[in-house]
Amino acid sequence: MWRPPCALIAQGQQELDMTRKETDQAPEVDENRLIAERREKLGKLREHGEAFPNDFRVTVEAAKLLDRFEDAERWDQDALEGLEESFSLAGRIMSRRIMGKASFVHIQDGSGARIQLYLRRDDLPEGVYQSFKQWDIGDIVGVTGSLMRTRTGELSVQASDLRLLTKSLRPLPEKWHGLTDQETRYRQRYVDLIVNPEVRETFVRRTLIIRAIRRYFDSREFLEVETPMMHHIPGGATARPFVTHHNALDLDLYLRVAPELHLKRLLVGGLEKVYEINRNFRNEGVSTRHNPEFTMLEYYWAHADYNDLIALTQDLLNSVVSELPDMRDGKVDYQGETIDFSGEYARVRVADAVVEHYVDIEPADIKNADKLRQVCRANDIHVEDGWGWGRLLMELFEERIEHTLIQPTFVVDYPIEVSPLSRRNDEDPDFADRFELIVAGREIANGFSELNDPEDQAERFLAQVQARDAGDAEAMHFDRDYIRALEYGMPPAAGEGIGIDRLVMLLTDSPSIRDVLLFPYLRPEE
RNA sequence: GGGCCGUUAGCUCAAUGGUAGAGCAGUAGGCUUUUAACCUAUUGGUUGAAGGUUCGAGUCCUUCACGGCCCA
Repeated sequence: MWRPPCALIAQGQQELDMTRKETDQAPEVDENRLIAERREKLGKLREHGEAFPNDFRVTVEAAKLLDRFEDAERWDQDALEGLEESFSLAGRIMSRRIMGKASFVHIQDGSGARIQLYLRRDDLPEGVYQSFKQWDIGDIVGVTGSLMRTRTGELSVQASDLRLLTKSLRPLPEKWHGLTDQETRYRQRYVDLIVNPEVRETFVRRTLIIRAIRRYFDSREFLEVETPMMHHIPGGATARPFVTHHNALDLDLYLRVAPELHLKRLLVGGLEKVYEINRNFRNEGVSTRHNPEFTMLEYYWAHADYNDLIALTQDLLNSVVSELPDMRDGKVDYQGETIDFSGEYARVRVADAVVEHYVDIEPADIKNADKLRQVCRANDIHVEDGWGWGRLLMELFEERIEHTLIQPTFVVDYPIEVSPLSRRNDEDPDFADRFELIVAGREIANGFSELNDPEDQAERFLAQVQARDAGDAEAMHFDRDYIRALEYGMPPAAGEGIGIDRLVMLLTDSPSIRDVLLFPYLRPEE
Protein backbone atom coordinates (compact mmCIF):
# COMPACT_ATOMS: atom_id res chain seq x y z
CA MET A 1 0.00 0.00 0.00
CA TRP A 2 1.16 3.51 -0.75
CA ARG A 3 1.92 5.65 2.24
CA PRO A 4 2.48 9.39 2.15
CA PRO A 5 6.18 10.19 2.32
CA CYS A 6 5.69 12.52 5.25
CA ALA A 7 9.34 13.32 5.64
CA LEU A 8 9.63 14.28 2.00
CA ILE A 9 6.54 16.42 2.20
CA ALA A 10 7.91 18.20 5.24
CA GLN A 11 11.19 18.77 3.50
CA GLY A 12 9.52 20.03 0.37
CA GLN A 13 7.41 22.36 2.42
CA GLN A 14 10.51 23.73 4.07
CA GLU A 15 12.14 24.40 0.71
CA LEU A 16 8.99 26.05 -0.51
CA ASP A 17 8.94 28.26 2.55
CA MET A 18 12.53 29.33 1.99
CA THR A 19 11.77 30.44 -1.54
CA ARG A 20 8.91 32.60 -0.37
CA LYS A 21 9.28 36.33 -0.40
CA GLU A 22 9.71 38.18 2.86
CA THR A 23 6.14 39.39 2.57
CA ASP A 24 4.94 35.83 2.92
CA GLN A 25 6.44 35.57 6.39
CA ALA A 26 5.99 32.29 8.23
CA PRO A 27 3.80 29.67 6.57
CA GLU A 28 0.31 30.15 7.83
CA VAL A 29 -0.74 27.46 10.29
CA ASP A 30 -4.35 27.45 9.23
CA GLU A 31 -5.10 24.51 11.47
CA ASN A 32 -7.81 24.83 13.99
CA ARG A 33 -9.10 22.23 16.37
CA LEU A 34 -11.87 21.05 14.04
CA ILE A 35 -9.48 20.42 11.18
CA ALA A 36 -6.99 18.69 13.46
CA GLU A 37 -9.69 16.28 14.62
CA ARG A 38 -10.63 15.43 11.06
CA ARG A 39 -7.00 15.07 10.04
CA GLU A 40 -6.58 12.56 12.81
CA LYS A 41 -9.56 10.60 11.49
CA LEU A 42 -7.96 10.68 8.03
CA GLY A 43 -4.76 9.30 9.52
CA LYS A 44 -6.70 6.34 10.88
CA LEU A 45 -8.30 5.78 7.48
CA ARG A 46 -4.86 5.70 5.88
CA GLU A 47 -3.80 3.04 8.39
CA HIS A 48 -6.70 0.89 7.26
CA GLY A 49 -5.89 1.45 3.60
CA GLU A 50 -9.19 3.04 2.66
CA ALA A 51 -8.39 6.75 2.53
CA PHE A 52 -9.12 7.92 -1.01
CA PRO A 53 -10.65 5.05 -2.99
CA ASN A 54 -11.74 5.52 -6.59
CA ASP A 55 -13.48 2.27 -7.41
CA PHE A 56 -17.04 3.09 -6.38
CA ARG A 57 -19.37 3.44 -9.34
CA VAL A 58 -22.61 5.42 -9.42
CA THR A 59 -25.70 4.05 -11.17
CA VAL A 60 -28.03 7.00 -10.77
CA GLU A 61 -28.10 10.62 -9.65
CA ALA A 62 -30.31 11.93 -6.87
CA ALA A 63 -32.22 14.33 -9.13
CA LYS A 64 -33.21 11.46 -11.44
CA LEU A 65 -34.47 9.33 -8.56
CA LEU A 66 -36.43 12.16 -7.01
CA ASP A 67 -37.97 12.91 -10.37
CA ARG A 68 -38.80 9.32 -11.29
CA PHE A 69 -40.39 8.53 -7.93
CA GLU A 70 -41.92 11.91 -7.30
CA ASP A 71 -45.50 10.60 -7.32
CA ALA A 72 -45.90 9.58 -3.67
CA GLU A 73 -49.27 7.90 -4.22
CA ARG A 74 -48.18 5.71 -7.08
CA TRP A 75 -44.81 5.03 -5.48
CA ASP A 76 -45.93 4.45 -1.92
CA GLN A 77 -43.95 2.33 0.51
CA ASP A 78 -45.47 -0.92 -0.79
CA ALA A 79 -44.73 -0.09 -4.42
CA LEU A 80 -41.14 0.86 -3.59
CA GLU A 81 -40.65 -2.36 -1.62
CA GLY A 82 -41.90 -4.36 -4.57
CA LEU A 83 -39.48 -2.63 -6.89
CA GLU A 84 -36.55 -4.90 -5.99
CA GLU A 85 -34.15 -2.49 -7.68
CA SER A 86 -30.87 -1.46 -6.16
CA PHE A 87 -29.28 1.95 -6.66
CA SER A 88 -25.80 3.30 -6.10
CA LEU A 89 -25.28 7.00 -5.45
CA ALA A 90 -22.39 9.12 -4.30
CA GLY A 91 -22.60 12.49 -2.64
CA ARG A 92 -21.53 14.79 0.12
CA ILE A 93 -23.04 14.44 3.60
CA MET A 94 -24.94 17.70 4.21
CA SER A 95 -26.74 16.83 7.46
CA ARG A 96 -27.07 13.94 9.89
CA ARG A 97 -29.52 12.74 12.50
CA ILE A 98 -28.00 9.90 14.46
CA MET A 99 -30.21 7.77 16.71
CA GLY A 100 -28.24 4.99 18.30
CA LYS A 101 -28.57 2.08 15.92
CA ALA A 102 -30.11 3.97 13.00
CA SER A 103 -29.48 7.29 11.31
CA PHE A 104 -30.78 9.60 8.65
CA VAL A 105 -28.43 11.66 6.52
CA HIS A 106 -28.94 13.89 3.53
CA ILE A 107 -26.40 13.71 0.77
CA GLN A 108 -26.01 16.12 -2.13
CA ASP A 109 -24.64 14.71 -5.34
CA GLY A 110 -23.46 15.90 -8.73
CA SER A 111 -27.01 16.62 -9.84
CA GLY A 112 -27.17 19.27 -7.13
CA ALA A 113 -30.16 17.55 -5.51
CA ARG A 114 -30.26 16.25 -1.97
CA ILE A 115 -31.61 12.84 -1.09
CA GLN A 116 -32.07 11.24 2.30
CA LEU A 117 -30.36 8.00 3.29
CA TYR A 118 -31.74 5.71 5.97
CA LEU A 119 -28.93 3.83 7.63
CA ARG A 120 -29.69 0.94 9.99
CA ARG A 121 -26.91 -0.83 11.77
CA ASP A 122 -28.47 -4.22 11.08
CA ASP A 123 -28.93 -3.52 7.32
CA LEU A 124 -25.27 -2.70 6.84
CA PRO A 125 -22.22 -5.00 6.74
CA GLU A 126 -20.52 -5.66 10.05
CA GLY A 127 -18.77 -2.60 11.47
CA VAL A 128 -19.89 -0.13 8.78
CA TYR A 129 -22.39 1.62 11.01
CA GLN A 130 -19.79 2.09 13.74
CA SER A 131 -17.42 3.61 11.19
CA PHE A 132 -20.12 5.86 9.79
CA LYS A 133 -20.63 7.42 13.20
CA GLN A 134 -17.04 8.66 13.01
CA TRP A 135 -17.58 10.37 9.68
CA ASP A 136 -18.35 14.07 9.32
CA ILE A 137 -20.66 16.44 7.55
CA GLY A 138 -18.88 17.30 4.31
CA ASP A 139 -17.47 13.82 3.75
CA ILE A 140 -18.25 12.28 0.38
CA VAL A 141 -19.82 8.82 0.60
CA GLY A 142 -21.00 6.12 -1.74
CA VAL A 143 -24.23 4.31 -0.87
CA THR A 144 -26.00 1.29 -2.29
CA GLY A 145 -29.53 0.43 -1.35
CA SER A 146 -33.21 0.20 -2.17
CA LEU A 147 -35.84 2.88 -2.04
CA MET A 148 -38.29 3.52 0.74
CA ARG A 149 -40.61 6.24 1.89
CA THR A 150 -40.44 7.58 5.42
CA ARG A 151 -43.36 8.24 7.72
CA THR A 152 -43.59 11.80 6.39
CA GLY A 153 -43.41 10.53 2.81
CA GLU A 154 -39.85 11.51 1.92
CA LEU A 155 -38.20 9.30 -0.66
CA SER A 156 -35.10 7.79 0.92
CA VAL A 157 -32.41 5.28 0.14
CA GLN A 158 -32.37 2.40 2.63
CA ALA A 159 -28.71 1.56 2.63
CA SER A 160 -27.39 -1.96 2.32
CA ASP A 161 -23.83 -0.73 1.93
CA LEU A 162 -22.02 2.51 2.61
CA ARG A 163 -18.46 3.66 1.93
CA LEU A 164 -16.44 6.74 2.67
CA LEU A 165 -15.07 7.99 -0.66
CA THR A 166 -13.42 11.27 0.34
CA LYS A 167 -12.64 12.54 3.81
CA SER A 168 -13.39 16.24 4.19
CA LEU A 169 -10.95 18.04 6.46
CA ARG A 170 -12.70 21.38 6.66
CA PRO A 171 -16.08 21.94 8.27
CA LEU A 172 -18.85 23.26 6.05
CA PRO A 173 -20.76 26.42 7.00
CA GLU A 174 -23.67 26.10 9.35
CA LYS A 175 -26.65 24.18 8.02
CA TRP A 176 -29.32 26.78 8.68
CA HIS A 177 -27.77 30.17 7.82
CA GLY A 178 -25.25 28.75 5.40
CA LEU A 179 -22.52 30.95 3.97
CA THR A 180 -23.53 34.60 3.61
CA ASP A 181 -20.24 36.48 3.79
CA GLN A 182 -19.85 37.92 0.28
CA GLU A 183 -16.10 37.92 0.35
CA THR A 184 -15.83 34.28 1.38
CA ARG A 185 -18.46 33.34 -1.17
CA TYR A 186 -16.40 34.86 -4.00
CA ARG A 187 -13.02 33.71 -2.73
CA GLN A 188 -14.12 30.19 -1.90
CA ARG A 189 -16.65 29.67 -4.66
CA TYR A 190 -16.34 25.93 -4.18
CA VAL A 191 -17.92 26.29 -0.74
CA ASP A 192 -20.51 28.71 -2.09
CA LEU A 193 -21.47 26.16 -4.73
CA ILE A 194 -21.82 23.40 -2.15
CA VAL A 195 -24.09 25.27 0.22
CA ASN A 196 -25.99 27.84 -1.87
CA PRO A 197 -28.11 26.06 -4.50
CA GLU A 198 -29.06 29.30 -6.28
CA VAL A 199 -25.39 29.86 -7.17
CA ARG A 200 -25.31 26.60 -9.01
CA GLU A 201 -28.52 27.57 -10.80
CA THR A 202 -27.06 30.90 -11.90
CA PHE A 203 -24.04 29.26 -13.48
CA VAL A 204 -26.02 26.49 -15.10
CA ARG A 205 -28.19 29.21 -16.58
CA ARG A 206 -25.14 31.09 -17.79
CA THR A 207 -24.07 27.99 -19.68
CA LEU A 208 -27.56 27.55 -21.14
CA ILE A 209 -27.48 31.14 -22.39
CA ILE A 210 -24.09 30.76 -24.05
CA ARG A 211 -25.10 27.43 -25.51
CA ALA A 212 -28.25 28.99 -26.99
CA ILE A 213 -26.19 31.81 -28.52
CA ARG A 214 -23.77 29.34 -30.10
CA ARG A 215 -26.66 27.30 -31.44
CA TYR A 216 -28.17 30.45 -32.94
CA PHE A 217 -25.04 31.40 -34.84
CA ASP A 218 -24.10 27.84 -35.76
CA SER A 219 -27.52 27.26 -37.28
CA ARG A 220 -27.11 30.40 -39.42
CA GLU A 221 -23.78 29.15 -40.72
CA PHE A 222 -21.56 31.53 -38.84
CA LEU A 223 -18.17 29.95 -38.24
CA GLU A 224 -16.91 29.97 -34.67
CA VAL A 225 -13.24 30.98 -34.64
CA GLU A 226 -10.51 31.76 -32.14
CA THR A 227 -8.20 34.72 -32.58
CA PRO A 228 -5.17 35.78 -30.53
CA MET A 229 -5.44 36.87 -26.91
CA MET A 230 -1.91 38.30 -27.01
CA HIS A 231 -1.48 41.25 -29.33
CA HIS A 232 1.53 43.22 -30.45
CA ILE A 233 -0.74 46.18 -31.02
CA PRO A 234 -3.87 46.42 -28.88
CA GLY A 235 -6.91 47.47 -30.85
CA GLY A 236 -10.57 47.11 -31.57
CA ALA A 237 -11.77 49.13 -28.60
CA THR A 238 -10.94 52.31 -26.76
CA ALA A 239 -9.60 50.87 -23.51
CA ARG A 240 -6.35 50.54 -21.58
CA PRO A 241 -4.69 47.17 -22.12
CA PHE A 242 -2.75 44.91 -19.78
CA VAL A 243 0.88 44.49 -20.72
CA THR A 244 2.76 41.22 -20.45
CA HIS A 245 6.15 40.05 -21.57
CA HIS A 246 7.39 37.24 -23.76
CA ASN A 247 10.71 36.11 -22.29
CA ALA A 248 12.21 34.12 -25.16
CA LEU A 249 11.39 36.85 -27.68
CA ASP A 250 12.07 39.63 -25.18
CA LEU A 251 8.94 41.36 -26.35
CA ASP A 252 6.15 43.23 -24.62
CA LEU A 253 2.71 41.98 -25.55
CA TYR A 254 -0.77 43.26 -24.79
CA LEU A 255 -3.69 41.17 -23.66
CA ARG A 256 -6.43 41.89 -26.13
CA VAL A 257 -9.07 44.50 -25.38
CA ALA A 258 -11.17 43.18 -28.28
CA PRO A 259 -10.90 40.62 -31.09
CA GLU A 260 -12.41 42.98 -33.65
CA LEU A 261 -9.46 43.70 -35.91
CA HIS A 262 -8.52 40.04 -36.22
CA LEU A 263 -12.06 38.99 -36.98
CA LYS A 264 -12.27 41.58 -39.75
CA ARG A 265 -8.99 40.30 -41.18
CA LEU A 266 -10.90 37.04 -41.56
CA LEU A 267 -13.55 38.85 -43.61
CA VAL A 268 -10.73 39.96 -45.92
CA GLY A 269 -9.64 36.33 -46.10
CA GLY A 270 -13.06 35.24 -47.25
CA LEU A 271 -14.50 33.88 -44.00
CA GLU A 272 -17.53 36.09 -44.38
CA LYS A 273 -19.62 35.00 -41.39
CA VAL A 274 -17.56 34.49 -38.24
CA TYR A 275 -18.09 34.75 -34.49
CA GLU A 276 -16.02 34.37 -31.36
CA ILE A 277 -17.14 34.03 -27.76
CA ASN A 278 -14.13 34.63 -25.60
CA ARG A 279 -12.37 36.70 -23.01
CA ASN A 280 -11.29 40.33 -23.30
CA PHE A 281 -9.04 42.13 -20.83
CA ARG A 282 -9.32 45.79 -19.93
CA ASN A 283 -7.09 47.55 -17.48
CA GLU A 284 -9.67 49.64 -15.68
CA GLY A 285 -11.48 49.79 -12.36
CA VAL A 286 -13.21 46.86 -10.71
CA SER A 287 -16.86 47.37 -9.81
CA THR A 288 -20.24 45.68 -9.75
CA ARG A 289 -20.28 46.07 -13.55
CA HIS A 290 -16.60 45.65 -14.43
CA ASN A 291 -14.21 42.75 -14.09
CA PRO A 292 -10.71 42.99 -15.59
CA GLU A 293 -11.45 39.96 -17.75
CA PHE A 294 -14.89 39.49 -19.19
CA THR A 295 -16.59 37.57 -21.94
CA MET A 296 -17.72 39.06 -25.23
CA LEU A 297 -19.48 37.69 -28.23
CA GLU A 298 -18.31 39.34 -31.42
CA TYR A 299 -19.64 38.43 -34.83
CA TYR A 300 -18.98 39.78 -38.32
CA TRP A 301 -21.22 39.41 -41.30
CA ALA A 302 -20.23 40.34 -44.84
CA HIS A 303 -22.78 41.96 -47.15
CA ALA A 304 -24.89 43.11 -44.24
CA ASP A 305 -25.28 46.51 -42.60
CA TYR A 306 -26.14 47.76 -39.15
CA ASN A 307 -29.86 47.50 -39.79
CA ASP A 308 -29.38 43.80 -40.46
CA LEU A 309 -27.54 43.55 -37.13
CA ILE A 310 -30.36 45.28 -35.29
CA ALA A 311 -32.82 42.78 -36.72
CA LEU A 312 -30.52 39.87 -35.87
CA THR A 313 -29.90 41.09 -32.33
CA GLN A 314 -33.58 41.37 -31.62
CA ASP A 315 -34.22 37.93 -33.07
CA LEU A 316 -31.26 36.47 -31.16
CA LEU A 317 -32.48 37.79 -27.82
CA ASN A 318 -36.08 36.75 -28.53
CA SER A 319 -34.78 33.31 -29.30
CA VAL A 320 -32.30 32.92 -26.43
CA VAL A 321 -34.71 34.22 -23.82
CA SER A 322 -37.54 32.02 -25.01
CA GLU A 323 -35.32 28.93 -24.79
CA LEU A 324 -34.50 29.44 -21.13
CA PRO A 325 -36.48 27.54 -18.51
CA ASP A 326 -39.02 29.52 -16.42
CA MET A 327 -39.45 32.20 -19.06
CA ARG A 328 -42.81 33.90 -19.21
CA ASP A 329 -43.44 35.34 -22.67
CA GLY A 330 -39.91 36.71 -22.93
CA LYS A 331 -40.27 38.83 -19.80
CA VAL A 332 -37.65 38.80 -17.06
CA ASP A 333 -37.50 40.53 -13.71
CA TYR A 334 -34.33 42.45 -13.12
CA GLN A 335 -33.81 44.09 -9.73
CA GLY A 336 -37.48 44.91 -9.37
CA GLU A 337 -38.12 45.96 -12.99
CA THR A 338 -39.86 43.78 -15.53
CA ILE A 339 -37.96 43.77 -18.80
CA ASP A 340 -39.67 42.57 -21.95
CA PHE A 341 -37.31 40.94 -24.43
CA SER A 342 -40.10 39.86 -26.76
CA GLY A 343 -41.30 41.72 -29.86
CA GLU A 344 -39.87 44.90 -31.39
CA TYR A 345 -37.45 46.99 -29.40
CA ALA A 346 -37.62 50.77 -29.29
CA ARG A 347 -35.24 52.74 -31.49
CA VAL A 348 -33.95 56.26 -30.90
CA ARG A 349 -31.32 58.46 -32.52
CA VAL A 350 -28.66 59.83 -30.16
CA ALA A 351 -29.20 63.38 -31.44
CA ASP A 352 -32.98 63.18 -31.06
CA ALA A 353 -32.70 61.87 -27.51
CA VAL A 354 -30.34 64.70 -26.57
CA VAL A 355 -32.54 67.37 -28.14
CA GLU A 356 -35.55 65.97 -26.36
CA HIS A 357 -33.86 65.77 -22.97
CA TYR A 358 -32.02 69.11 -22.86
CA VAL A 359 -34.34 72.08 -23.29
CA ASP A 360 -31.40 74.32 -24.25
CA ILE A 361 -30.36 72.21 -27.21
CA GLU A 362 -32.03 72.70 -30.60
CA PRO A 363 -31.53 70.33 -33.56
CA ALA A 364 -29.28 72.99 -35.13
CA ASP A 365 -26.94 72.82 -32.09
CA ILE A 366 -25.97 69.18 -32.49
CA LYS A 367 -22.65 69.92 -34.19
CA ASN A 368 -21.99 73.07 -32.21
CA ALA A 369 -19.19 72.09 -29.81
CA ASP A 370 -19.25 75.41 -27.93
CA LYS A 371 -22.96 75.12 -27.29
CA LEU A 372 -22.71 71.47 -26.18
CA ARG A 373 -19.79 72.23 -23.89
CA GLN A 374 -21.77 75.02 -22.32
CA VAL A 375 -24.72 72.69 -21.67
CA CYS A 376 -22.38 70.06 -20.22
CA ARG A 377 -20.98 72.61 -17.77
CA ALA A 378 -24.47 73.81 -16.87
CA ASN A 379 -25.35 70.20 -16.05
CA ASP A 380 -22.19 69.42 -14.06
CA ILE A 381 -20.92 67.03 -16.70
CA HIS A 382 -17.17 66.66 -16.83
CA VAL A 383 -15.58 67.78 -20.14
CA GLU A 384 -12.06 67.97 -21.49
CA ASP A 385 -10.58 70.59 -23.80
CA GLY A 386 -9.81 68.42 -26.83
CA TRP A 387 -13.32 67.02 -27.16
CA GLY A 388 -15.26 67.80 -30.30
CA TRP A 389 -19.03 67.98 -30.64
CA GLY A 390 -19.31 64.22 -31.16
CA ARG A 391 -17.69 63.32 -27.88
CA LEU A 392 -19.62 66.05 -26.06
CA LEU A 393 -22.88 64.81 -27.55
CA MET A 394 -22.15 61.31 -26.24
CA GLU A 395 -21.32 62.61 -22.78
CA LEU A 396 -24.66 64.42 -22.69
CA PHE A 397 -26.38 61.20 -23.70
CA GLU A 398 -24.51 58.83 -21.41
CA GLU A 399 -24.60 61.02 -18.32
CA ARG A 400 -28.30 61.79 -18.24
CA ILE A 401 -30.22 59.62 -20.66
CA GLU A 402 -28.65 56.16 -20.98
CA HIS A 403 -29.51 54.98 -17.48
CA THR A 404 -33.19 55.89 -17.97
CA LEU A 405 -33.59 53.38 -20.81
CA ILE A 406 -34.90 50.31 -18.99
CA GLN A 407 -36.68 48.39 -21.74
CA PRO A 408 -34.46 47.14 -24.59
CA THR A 409 -33.71 50.16 -26.79
CA PHE A 410 -31.56 50.49 -29.88
CA VAL A 411 -29.74 53.79 -29.74
CA VAL A 412 -28.57 54.62 -33.26
CA ASP A 413 -26.40 56.99 -35.28
CA TYR A 414 -23.27 57.69 -33.25
CA PRO A 415 -20.85 60.51 -34.05
CA ILE A 416 -17.81 59.49 -36.11
CA GLU A 417 -15.55 61.07 -33.48
CA VAL A 418 -16.33 58.25 -31.03
CA SER A 419 -16.56 55.53 -33.70
CA PRO A 420 -13.10 55.08 -35.18
CA LEU A 421 -13.87 51.74 -36.85
CA SER A 422 -17.38 52.40 -38.15
CA ARG A 423 -18.59 53.18 -41.64
CA ARG A 424 -19.78 56.74 -42.32
CA ASN A 425 -23.45 57.37 -42.86
CA ASP A 426 -24.16 58.03 -46.55
CA GLU A 427 -26.39 61.07 -45.84
CA ASP A 428 -24.33 62.63 -43.04
CA PRO A 429 -20.67 61.55 -43.00
CA ASP A 430 -20.16 63.07 -39.53
CA PHE A 431 -22.24 60.20 -38.16
CA ALA A 432 -21.56 56.47 -38.21
CA ASP A 433 -23.95 53.67 -39.09
CA ARG A 434 -23.71 52.43 -35.56
CA PHE A 435 -26.00 51.39 -32.71
CA GLU A 436 -25.89 50.26 -29.13
CA LEU A 437 -28.50 48.17 -27.38
CA ILE A 438 -29.34 49.57 -23.96
CA VAL A 439 -31.22 47.43 -21.42
CA ALA A 440 -31.80 48.28 -17.76
CA GLY A 441 -29.81 51.46 -18.36
CA ARG A 442 -26.72 49.61 -19.49
CA GLU A 443 -24.95 48.96 -22.75
CA ILE A 444 -25.44 45.33 -23.70
CA ALA A 445 -24.39 45.41 -27.34
CA ASN A 446 -22.51 47.66 -29.74
CA GLY A 447 -22.63 47.16 -33.48
CA PHE A 448 -22.02 48.99 -36.71
CA SER A 449 -21.50 48.84 -40.41
CA GLU A 450 -17.77 48.32 -40.81
CA LEU A 451 -15.39 50.83 -42.25
CA ASN A 452 -13.70 49.08 -45.17
CA ASP A 453 -12.12 52.13 -46.80
CA PRO A 454 -8.41 51.68 -45.99
CA GLU A 455 -7.54 55.35 -46.55
CA ASP A 456 -10.32 56.60 -44.28
CA GLN A 457 -9.33 53.97 -41.69
CA ALA A 458 -5.69 55.13 -41.80
CA GLU A 459 -6.79 58.69 -41.17
CA ARG A 460 -8.95 57.61 -38.24
CA PHE A 461 -6.03 55.69 -36.72
CA LEU A 462 -3.94 58.85 -37.08
CA ALA A 463 -6.57 60.81 -35.19
CA GLN A 464 -6.45 58.16 -32.44
CA VAL A 465 -2.66 58.38 -32.30
CA GLN A 466 -2.93 62.15 -31.92
CA ALA A 467 -5.37 61.64 -29.04
CA ARG A 468 -2.89 59.22 -27.45
CA ASP A 469 -0.10 61.74 -27.80
CA ALA A 470 -2.38 64.28 -26.15
CA GLY A 471 -2.68 61.95 -23.17
CA ASP A 472 -5.70 59.73 -23.85
CA ALA A 473 -4.46 56.34 -22.60
CA GLU A 474 -7.54 54.63 -24.00
CA ALA A 475 -7.07 55.79 -27.58
CA MET A 476 -6.11 53.25 -30.24
CA HIS A 477 -2.74 52.50 -31.78
CA PHE A 478 -2.00 52.62 -35.49
CA ASP A 479 -2.26 49.06 -36.80
CA ARG A 480 -0.38 48.90 -40.13
CA ASP A 481 -1.13 45.27 -40.79
CA TYR A 482 -4.84 45.94 -40.38
CA ILE A 483 -4.61 48.72 -42.96
CA ARG A 484 -2.67 46.38 -45.25
CA ALA A 485 -5.45 43.83 -44.90
CA LEU A 486 -8.08 46.44 -45.76
CA GLU A 487 -6.02 47.38 -48.81
CA TYR A 488 -6.57 43.88 -50.19
CA GLY A 489 -10.28 44.68 -49.94
CA MET A 490 -12.70 43.81 -47.16
CA PRO A 491 -16.20 43.05 -48.33
CA PRO A 492 -18.85 45.46 -47.10
CA ALA A 493 -19.86 44.11 -43.71
CA ALA A 494 -21.27 44.77 -40.30
CA GLY A 495 -20.17 43.53 -36.92
CA GLU A 496 -21.32 43.57 -33.32
CA GLY A 497 -20.14 42.83 -29.81
CA ILE A 498 -22.46 41.61 -27.07
CA GLY A 499 -21.35 41.62 -23.45
CA ILE A 500 -22.10 38.12 -22.26
CA ASP A 501 -21.61 38.81 -18.55
CA ARG A 502 -23.99 41.75 -18.60
CA LEU A 503 -26.54 39.78 -20.55
CA VAL A 504 -26.27 36.92 -18.06
CA MET A 505 -26.71 39.40 -15.20
CA LEU A 506 -29.98 40.53 -16.74
CA LEU A 507 -31.24 37.01 -17.33
CA THR A 508 -30.30 35.77 -13.85
CA ASP A 509 -31.41 38.87 -11.94
CA SER A 510 -27.86 39.32 -10.62
CA PRO A 511 -26.99 42.77 -9.24
CA SER A 512 -23.22 42.33 -9.61
CA ILE A 513 -21.02 40.99 -12.39
CA ARG A 514 -19.26 39.02 -9.66
CA ASP A 515 -22.40 36.97 -9.27
CA VAL A 516 -22.15 35.67 -12.83
CA LEU A 517 -18.39 34.99 -12.81
CA LEU A 518 -17.36 31.76 -11.12
CA PHE A 519 -14.12 33.31 -9.94
CA PRO A 520 -14.44 37.10 -10.00
CA TYR A 521 -11.30 39.15 -9.59
CA LEU A 522 -10.48 39.95 -5.94
CA ARG A 523 -7.36 41.38 -4.43
CA PRO A 524 -5.03 38.78 -2.92
CA GLU A 525 -6.02 37.77 0.60
CA GLU A 526 -2.66 38.60 2.15
C1' G B 1 -9.71 57.84 -6.75
C1' G B 2 -13.76 59.83 -2.96
C1' G B 3 -17.79 58.90 0.76
C1' C B 4 -20.44 55.58 4.00
C1' C B 5 -20.67 50.71 6.29
C1' G B 6 -18.47 46.14 7.78
C1' U B 7 -14.37 42.53 9.64
C1' U B 8 -15.67 38.96 17.11
C1' A B 9 -15.22 30.78 17.71
C1' G B 10 -15.34 26.58 11.65
C1' C B 11 -20.40 29.13 10.22
C1' U B 12 -24.47 32.75 11.64
C1' C B 13 -24.60 36.50 15.15
C1' A B 14 -24.50 39.06 20.51
C1' A B 15 -21.62 41.90 24.00
C1' U B 16 -23.11 51.08 28.27
C1' G B 17 -15.25 51.83 28.06
C1' G B 18 -15.35 47.20 33.30
C1' U B 19 -14.48 38.86 33.75
C1' A B 20 -15.64 38.04 25.35
C1' G B 21 -21.15 35.06 24.97
C1' A B 22 -25.27 32.28 22.20
C1' G B 23 -27.16 28.97 18.32
C1' C B 24 -25.37 25.53 14.83
C1' A B 25 -21.03 22.55 13.96
C1' G B 26 -17.38 19.67 17.15
C1' U B 27 -16.25 16.16 21.45
C1' A B 28 -18.27 12.21 25.17
C1' G B 29 -22.66 9.40 26.41
C1' G B 30 -28.01 7.86 25.32
C1' C B 31 -31.71 6.91 21.58
C1' U B 32 -33.75 1.55 15.16
C1' U B 33 -38.74 6.47 10.78
C1' U B 34 -35.54 11.43 11.81
C1' U B 35 -35.82 15.87 8.93
C1' A B 36 -33.31 23.14 11.96
C1' A B 37 -34.33 15.43 15.23
C1' C B 38 -34.18 14.98 20.56
C1' C B 39 -31.91 14.38 25.87
C1' U B 40 -27.34 14.96 29.20
C1' A B 41 -22.43 16.83 29.71
C1' U B 42 -18.60 19.58 27.40
C1' U B 43 -14.35 21.82 24.31
C1' G B 44 -13.45 25.96 21.41
C1' G B 45 -11.08 33.24 20.90
C1' U B 46 -3.99 36.99 19.09
C1' U B 47 -12.14 40.34 18.63
C1' G B 48 -8.69 41.77 10.47
C1' A B 49 -3.27 44.14 11.43
C1' A B 50 -0.20 47.87 13.77
C1' G B 51 0.04 52.02 16.81
C1' G B 52 -2.36 55.50 20.37
C1' U B 53 -5.82 57.45 24.45
C1' U B 54 -7.23 55.22 29.27
C1' C B 55 -6.44 52.52 35.80
C1' G B 56 -8.89 49.43 32.07
C1' A B 57 -10.32 48.96 24.74
C1' G B 58 -14.13 44.13 20.88
C1' U B 59 -16.07 49.11 22.09
C1' C B 60 -12.82 55.66 21.58
C1' C B 61 -8.70 57.83 18.09
C1' U B 62 -4.93 57.19 13.89
C1' U B 63 -2.87 54.39 9.96
C1' C B 64 -3.09 50.10 7.04
C1' A B 65 -5.38 45.48 4.74
C1' C B 66 -9.62 43.12 2.73
C1' G B 67 -14.78 43.30 1.52
C1' G B 68 -19.82 45.54 0.61
C1' C B 69 -22.79 49.73 -1.15
C1' C B 70 -22.90 54.52 -3.48
C1' C B 71 -20.32 58.24 -6.43
C1' A B 72 -16.52 59.68 -10.42
